[in-house]
Parts: sequence; C-alpha cells; structure tokens
Amino acid sequence: MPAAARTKERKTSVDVVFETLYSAINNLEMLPGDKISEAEIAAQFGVSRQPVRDAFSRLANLGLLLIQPQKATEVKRFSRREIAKSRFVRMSVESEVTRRAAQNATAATKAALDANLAQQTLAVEAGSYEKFGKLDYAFHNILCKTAKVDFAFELISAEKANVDRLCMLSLSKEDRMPELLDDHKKIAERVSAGDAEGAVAIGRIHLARLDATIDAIFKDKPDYFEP
Amino acid sequence: MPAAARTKERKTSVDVVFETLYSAINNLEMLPGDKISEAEIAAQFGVSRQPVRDAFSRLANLGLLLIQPQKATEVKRFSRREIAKSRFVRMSVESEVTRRAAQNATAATKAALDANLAQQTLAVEAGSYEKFGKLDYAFHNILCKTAKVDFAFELISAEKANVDRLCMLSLSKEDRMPELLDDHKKIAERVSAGDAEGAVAIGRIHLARLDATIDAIFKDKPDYFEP
DNA sequence: AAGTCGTGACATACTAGTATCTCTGTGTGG
DNA sequence: CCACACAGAGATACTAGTATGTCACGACTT
Repeated sequence: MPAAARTKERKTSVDVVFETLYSAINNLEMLPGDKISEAEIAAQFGVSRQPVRDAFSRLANLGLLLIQPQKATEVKRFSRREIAKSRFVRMSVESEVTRRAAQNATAATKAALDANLAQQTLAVEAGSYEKFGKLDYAFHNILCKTAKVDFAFELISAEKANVDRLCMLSLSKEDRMPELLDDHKKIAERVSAGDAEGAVAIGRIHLARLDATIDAIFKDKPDYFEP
Repeated sequence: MPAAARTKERKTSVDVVFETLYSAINNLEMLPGDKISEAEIAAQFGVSRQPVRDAFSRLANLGLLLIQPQKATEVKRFSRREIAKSRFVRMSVESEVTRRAAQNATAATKAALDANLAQQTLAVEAGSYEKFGKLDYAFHNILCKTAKVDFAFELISAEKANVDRLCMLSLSKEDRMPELLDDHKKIAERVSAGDAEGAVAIGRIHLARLDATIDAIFKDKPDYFEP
C-alpha cells in the first residue's frame, strides 16, 4: 500500500472505496482503459458521490486513474515513459544498494541470503510465482539492511508496485522463475564475496530481463498502453 | 511541479487553490506546523469548501499537508526519514546519470557544460542564489540528455523539489555557492574527459555538502521537523 | 484540591441537489 | 453527398447544508 500522508486511525468511507478500487485495479479486475463513473461506484458502495470523488482523486494522484474533467474517468493505461522512469529509478537505487551491501557484507549476510535462496528454490520447484515474488521482496530487504539503508526498501517496493500491475499481464512469468533464481544466486555470491562491481553488473542483467518481459507485454496488449 | 495524473486543459477552482497553496507552502509563507482550515481558505478564495477539500487532499498526497480527520489540517513538518529517502534516490539516480553521461560525452557536451558554467560564474559573482539554482537545474539537464535518459531529469527535479522547501530555510546559502560552483566545474571536467568513476566520486562529495546544510537547518529549527 | 464527566465550539466527513462542460448524433442547408 | 449547427444525454465541478467526531474548559463529585 502506498503511504498517503494522513493519519489512519479512523476508517472513513473514502478509505473503503479507495482500498477496494486500489486492489481491483492492481489485480486487473478493472482493466486499463475501463471507464468508471462516480455515480455508479457510489451506488455500488451505498454512499454519496463525494467520498467516491475523493477516492478517485487519490487514485489519480497515484497514477492509477485518469480523470478527464467533466468528461469521464478511466483506469489509466500504462505509459511507456512512466515505466521507463520507474525502471531507471529502480536500476539506480538497486545498484547503489547492491554496491553498499557488498562493501558491508558479513557472515551473517551470507547466511541470511542463503536461507532466502533455499526457500526461493522451493518456490520455483512448487511453481508458485506468488511465493517467489514475496521471497524476491525479502531478498532485496536483506540487501537494503546490509547496506544500512533500510528506507531504500520502501523505495524499491514502491517502484516494484508501479510495474506489478503490468507484470500481472505477463503470460509466462512461471517459466522465467528459474533464470531469475539463478540471477539471485549469482548476486548473493558476489555480494557475500564483497565484489561490489561484479554484483552490480549481474544486477543490471537481472533487471534487463524484466525489460524484455515488459516489451513482450507491450506487443501482446498494445491497447493497454497510452498512445 | 509534481505530475498530477489528470488532464490540465481546463483550470478548475481546485487547481487555483492547489497551486496557490502549493507555492505558499514551498515559499515558506506558510510554515511547517501552521494550522489551516477549510472554511477559512474557502472564504479567502470565494469558493465553497469542497474544492478546498480536494486541493487539501492533493497536497496531502504530495506530503505537504497533514490531514487529521475531523480535527485539524496543518502544514506538514519535515520528516528526517523522508528526507533521507529523497536524498538517497537523488544520489543513486545522479550517480547513474553521471556515469552514463561520461561514457557518452562528446565535444558538444563539453561546449554545453562550459557555456552553462560561464553563466553560473556570473550568477555567483552577482550573488544571485535564484539564478544559480536555475542554472544548476539546467546543468543536470545537460547531463541527463548526454546520458540519453532525458526522463531522468524529471526524477531529479521532483527530488530536488522535495528538499527545496527545506533549503529555503538555510541561512547561508549564498555563502556556499562558490564551493558548489567549484564542484560543478570539476564534474564537468571529468565528464568531458570520459572519466565516469571520477565524475561520480565528485558528485558524491557535491551531494554530501547538501546533507551538511540540512543537518544545520535541523539544529537551527527543530520545531519544523517531525518528532 | 484533584479527578471525572458533560457540554459546547469547531473541525472535518458526508449528503443532496444544481451548474456547467463535453461529446454524440441527427437534421438541415449547401 | 458532405459539412456544419444544434440539441440532448451524461459526465464531472461546485454549492449549501447536515452529521459526526475531537478537544478544551468548566462544573460537579469525591
């Protein structure tokens, strides 16, 4: 979940609408380009239009909705430029994290990475992309902690979330798990060995694979992208 | 300006309120911790409370306002953690941009950088921090274009904006211009020479100076920071 | 005298209804 | 047959008023 800058002690109608739509969009229950109307959603939730409007506004700020004033509101299509930006941030931040992690790596780091990789192997054998994805997050969290920049994990999570909706469209994500796991193993090995530049180099290859996946999705479903 | 995900062809009341408050907050006409009320702002702009509410919501999403439901709304204080995140992103992205710029540098790059530096020198002699700041932006834009990642400039701009409000509090920003200019000259020289790692190393020193400034502000005005 | 409870002022959350803008489709004039 | 104008449908933008939650202050109780 993204961090909205508000206290969350109480749960308002806006929150309910927002959270429901947020996950519906990210789970592709609502597809890019789908038109939605304030009145329709309001009726569905049994509230007036205003809270729906507020929720729409928040979703638009997160880049999930496109509000066309006095015309219509639709689920935002993917923007190749936004994706490129997101990918560049992630590459930059992960390179920096990996570099620092390699410089600070200890025996404990190696142990934590190896334990995570063992679980990743199990997930691949079980063919569970969901499990694998969670362990992938944890893998990066270990690197962030080793690099002593825990907050960087929030950044990586946010950027990952930006493309997660896109990746849900991928046809063959299960097939790619073995090579991703292999990358992780190599990165862990270099980091544990304190070889910063080597680890970064593999990290770049690792992220480039995702670029290929994204290109494949673009060719498969051009309608889901902005012109 | 941050990119709100909405078409901007028409200018609504919400836009007017939003933009006015946005610059008031960034120019420190409204200070961190200041309480503001929907009704008050609505009266001031001669509109009803709803557009003000929408504008508040957008500002809260950008991290400039803290909405405490059914209690109060105030200008958000600075968060040391958020600042650290912002700084880390900028350091990571700029390192990557600088590295690629050095690899792609041509004679035209050198010419563009030198021209920019000549103007920066004039700005420093004139003691104009505002002019210097604008040229600083342009300097980074040249690097992004050389690195062939123009979109990275949007990222850097966004991160810079995140701390610009904070830097407005700095007491001695004019005094620091000469050393910042000196950094820029060294970075330009290394980039033009194609020395990627050398340029990145100076870039790190350059950004670290800003960290020192931020620490000084924190000691000077602790009330403007979150606990 | 100290603690607790109630009340009132004031903040945001929400509802309902009106105004205004944009697109679309149709009919008419050239 | 094509182009333009106009009207209607439907969407969001805005207004005004009501509901509800929070805090502070003062009176009452112990």
